[in-house]
Amino acid sequence: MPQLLDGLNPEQLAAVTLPHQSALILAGAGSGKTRVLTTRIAWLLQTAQTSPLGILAVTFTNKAAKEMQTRLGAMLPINTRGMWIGTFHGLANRLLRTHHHEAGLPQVFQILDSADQLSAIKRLLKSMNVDTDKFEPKKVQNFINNNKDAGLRAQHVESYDPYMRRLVEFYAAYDEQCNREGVVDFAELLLRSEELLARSDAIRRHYQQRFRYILVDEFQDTNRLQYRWLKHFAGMDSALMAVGDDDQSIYAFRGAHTGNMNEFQRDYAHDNIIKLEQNYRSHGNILDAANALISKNPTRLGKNLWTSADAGEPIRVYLAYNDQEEARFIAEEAQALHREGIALNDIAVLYRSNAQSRVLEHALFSAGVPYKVYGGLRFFERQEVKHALAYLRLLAFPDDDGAFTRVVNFPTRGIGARTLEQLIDAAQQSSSSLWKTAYAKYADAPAGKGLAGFVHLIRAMQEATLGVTLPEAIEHILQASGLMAHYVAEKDGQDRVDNLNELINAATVFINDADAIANAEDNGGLMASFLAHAALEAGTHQAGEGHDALQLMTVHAAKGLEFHAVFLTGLEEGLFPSEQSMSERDGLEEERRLMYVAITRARRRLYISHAQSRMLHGQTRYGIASRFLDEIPVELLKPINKGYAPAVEQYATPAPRTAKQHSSSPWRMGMNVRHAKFGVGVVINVEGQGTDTRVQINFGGAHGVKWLSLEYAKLEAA
DNA sequence: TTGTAACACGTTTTT
DNA sequence: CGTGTTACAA
Repeated sequence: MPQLLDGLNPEQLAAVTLPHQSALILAGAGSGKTRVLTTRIAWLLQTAQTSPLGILAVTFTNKAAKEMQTRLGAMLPINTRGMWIGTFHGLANRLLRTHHHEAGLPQVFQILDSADQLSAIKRLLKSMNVDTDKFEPKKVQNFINNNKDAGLRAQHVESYDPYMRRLVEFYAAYDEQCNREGVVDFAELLLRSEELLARSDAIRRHYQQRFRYILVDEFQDTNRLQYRWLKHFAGMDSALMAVGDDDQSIYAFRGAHTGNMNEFQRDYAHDNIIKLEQNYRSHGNILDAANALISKNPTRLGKNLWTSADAGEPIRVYLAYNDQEEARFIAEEAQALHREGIALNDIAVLYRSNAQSRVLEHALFSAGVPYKVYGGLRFFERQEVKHALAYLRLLAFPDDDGAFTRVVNFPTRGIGARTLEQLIDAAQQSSSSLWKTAYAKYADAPAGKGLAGFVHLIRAMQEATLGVTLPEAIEHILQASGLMAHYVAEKDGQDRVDNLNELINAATVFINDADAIANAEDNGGLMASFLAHAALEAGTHQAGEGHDALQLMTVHAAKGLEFHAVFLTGLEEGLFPSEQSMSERDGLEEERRLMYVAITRARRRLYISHAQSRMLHGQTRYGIASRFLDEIPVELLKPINKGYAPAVEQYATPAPRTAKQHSSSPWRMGMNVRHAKFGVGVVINVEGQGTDTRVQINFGGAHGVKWLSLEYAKLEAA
C-alpha cells in the first residue's frame, strides 16, 4: 500500500485517500489528474473499503476509460471485470441492455451514430413531405439533440413561434420513428436511461446501494443531462468525486455546462474542494504565460498552476508574411528540432480550425517532413464500412429501415428512386417495415432483377451466415452483396478494399476478446454487441501508428495530450479568437480557455506564430495579431524573425484588385503608407466612411498595429 | 440510373 | 481556393 501512494504530493494524497465523502477536485493541466483518479480507485480496493462492484467511474472518451483500466490493471492484480468503468454512453448502453424491457426497448436495439441519425431525419422529413430548404435536416438534428442533452422530450419543449412548433413536431415524429424501428441515438442512450432511473425506484435503489464510490473525469465537460444521470446513481451512502478544470472547458458549443461544477459544489461537495495546482509538465515560462492569459477570464473558480521546474526557454513568437511562409517556417524549425534529437512524435502543430491544415501539409510535404493529421473520418464511419455493417444489421434485424435504404441499391442493382418511393408508400400504408413489405411482395416471386432480386439476396445471405462465426459472416456478406467486387473494380478503391478486409480483422479481434464474449450474453448476442461496439467506439482516425511523424491537430483535439515542443499557429484576430465566437455569449472566454489549453500542451518549448495575410475562402485576408498575444507578459516572449520588425517593404503586396466594401476610401488593404511619426506601414483594415474613416496600420517594430482616423492622421502612399 | 457540371459554403467534436 | 452536394442531361 505504501508503494501505491509513493510520490504523491500532499494535495494528490488528500484526494486519493479522501474518506468516504464527496469532493470536487480542481485539477489543473498537467497536475496528475488521471493518476489521482486511478490511484484513488486502487487505494479504495486495496484498503478493502469497497469491492470492484462498488465502483462507478465515468469518462467522456473511450481512450480515457481504457487508459484508466490499463493503469489500474498495472497497479493491482485484480480483474477489472464487474467494475463499471466506461464512458457515459457506454455505461448508459450497458444499463439499457440490462433493463431493456423496463426501458421499453427491444433487446437488440441498434445505436445510431450522428451520420445514421442524420439520414434517419432526412428519411423522416421526406416521409412528412417537409421542404428541406425551410427546415434543414442538420438544424433539425441539432434541435433534437440539444433538447435531449438538456433532458427535454418533445412535449416538454416550449415553442414560441410556428417554426419552432414545427421543429417540436419533427422531434416527436423522430422519436416515434426510432421507437418503431428499435433504434437509439447517442443522446437517447443517456436520456432513456436517465428516465428509466427516475421512473423506477427499484432499479435506482439497486444501483444506489451498489455504487458506494462514484468518480467522474473531465467534469467540466458534462452537460445538464449527464449531471442529472449521475445524480440518480448517488444514494445516501455514495461518495462522489468529480474531477475537472473549469479553465479547460472548451465544449460549451456542444452543451457542456460549466455551471455543473458550481452545482456539484452545492449538491455534494459543499466546501470540500481539493486543488491540484502543481504542474509536472511544463517549464516556468510556459506556465506563467498560461496563468497570465487565463487570469483575464472573469468567471473562474480560481486556481494558479506552479512548477518546481525552472523558467526554461522563452516563448518564441514568429510573425510570418503569410500563411505559406508560416508553414515553411514550421517545417524548417521542426526539422531543426528533429536534428537535435527530438522525436517528431513529440512535436505538435496546433491550429484553431481544420482548414488551416492544408497549407501546413503542403509545406511539410514539400520539405519532406513526415506528418500525421488527426481528425477526419474514423474507421467505423467510413462509407464502405458503414455499408458492410448495414448489410450485417439488415440480416440480423430486417426491420431496420435505415439499414435497408442504405444498401438496397448499393452496389447498384437497378432499384431507383421511383421503385423505392413506391415501397416506402406501401410500407407506410400497412405501417410495416420496408423489409416486411418487400418480402411480402417478392418472397414467392422468382428471383429476378430489382427488388425481387434484393429480397432473395438478403434471404440467401441470411441462410448462408446462419451458424458461422462473425468474421466468416462478414466475409460472406462482402462477397455475396457485391460490395467487395464493387470497390475492387473502382479505380481508387484500394483503400476501401483494405478497410473492408480490416473490418473482417476487427471482427476477429472482437470475438477473441473475453470481455466482449461475456458481455454479449446480456447484450442480445455477439452480433448486436459488435454493432454497438462499432457505433460507440468509432475507432482510430487513421492507421499507421508507430511511424515517427509530426503531429498536426486542432487545439480541441490536443486536449489531454502533451508534447516536448508545440507550434501554435494562426494567432490572428478573427481566427483565434475566431470571428464567430465574438458574437456568442461568453464566446471570448471560451476562446481564451482554448488558448490556455493550447499553451499548456507544451513541456519545454512553445512557438506561437501569426501571419500578416492568409488565404481564407479563396481570398487574401489581412489579420492583426491576436489579442491573446498581448495578454501574455512581453518578457516571456522572444520574437524570432530577425528583430521581429522586418522591413515593411519586404511585406509589400499589391493591393487587392477588388476591395469593394471599402471603395469609398482611397486606402486599400495591403497598401503601403507613410506616417509622419510612425514611419512606413501596411494597411490591414479599413472601417467607416467619409471623415469617419479609420484605417488600421501595422507599422511593425516599436509602433506595432495602430488605428488611425483619417480626419486627423496625415497619411501618404509609400 | 448514372455521370458531369454548376453551385453553395466555409469553427471547434465525442459518443 | 477547394470541397461536398445537388440539379440536370445522356
